[in-house]
Amino acid sequence: MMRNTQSACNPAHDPAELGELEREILSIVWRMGTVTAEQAREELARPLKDSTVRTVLRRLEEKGYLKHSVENRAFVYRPAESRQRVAARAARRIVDWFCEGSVEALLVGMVDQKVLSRGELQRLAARIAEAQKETAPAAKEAKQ
Amino acid sequence: MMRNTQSACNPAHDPAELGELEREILSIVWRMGTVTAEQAREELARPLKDSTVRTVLRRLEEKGYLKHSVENRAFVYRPAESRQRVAARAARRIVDWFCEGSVEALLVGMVDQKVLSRGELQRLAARIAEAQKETAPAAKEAKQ
DNA sequence: TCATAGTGTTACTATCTGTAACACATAGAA
DNA sequence: TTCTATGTGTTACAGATAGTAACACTATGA
Repeated sequence: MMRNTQSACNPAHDPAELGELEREILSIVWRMGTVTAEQAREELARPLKDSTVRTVLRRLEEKGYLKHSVENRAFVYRPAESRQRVAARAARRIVDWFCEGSVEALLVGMVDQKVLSRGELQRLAARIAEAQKETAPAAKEAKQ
Repeated sequence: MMRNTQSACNPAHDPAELGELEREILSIVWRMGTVTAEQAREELARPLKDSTVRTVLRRLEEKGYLKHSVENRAFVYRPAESRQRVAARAARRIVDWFCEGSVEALLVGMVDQKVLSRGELQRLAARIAEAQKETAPAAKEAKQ
């Protein structure tokens, strides 16, 4: 009954479809930059079996969040995408699903729900706009 | 194995945990304001059995997204929460999960990923800040 | 040559979601 | 009053995830 439209082959993987442990481990990878299964296991609060952690890492890679290289026999995982990229995609989905595509509606809702204050929003917007001049003076697209 | 920390009794239900059909139907309720199972069924693109729609409506109510009243024998469902409220909570979760709690990181990501442009963000921020003067101090001009 | 550390494979279970059948109740028609 | 339509309550089942892990296999360094 296909829970998500983006089936296995679809590269537009969906961060909301991550389980708690998966998110936890993904966060660890983002935080550490690179990790082996063993290192990730040590970072976890709960004591989990090595194979459990490896399974989750593998699944995260299958889902496109991680990639790995082999460093003297051991798998070293690292993010395939930045957390911000993933977050932005998740936000986009929310906008589409719950805000009829209006980003403004989301921002308004966030202000109303005090996820951020009006002033804060303005300051951030100003700062982000400012960043443009630094990264892309005359240009338009800076990074990917 | 508890997929979400917020188990059944927790009122902080999680919008990401909705299935596609559930989201679809929830959207219908938000759009229509109030619906009976039959009306919702008619709104759907796919032809689904009455009992299917009723099941989903009931589940949405169990999850806290809807509530219902009985209007001459028939259940009339309506939103228990505004879409913006739900969207804001979903956004908050994203910030917590993928942005280490930094709303700024989310906004930056959204700009980078072109979910919205820098200029747009600034305009929206300005407009939202503006709205404050209307609602809080002495209300004045109107503009939806 | 072994033990150790790591990988590959397979599996089981609970839960969620889509989907629906079937039984029961009741208001209004006949 | 009895029948019928409409709506509800209950139950169920199957596919997909996600959490959790055991076990078998391999290669490397002591």
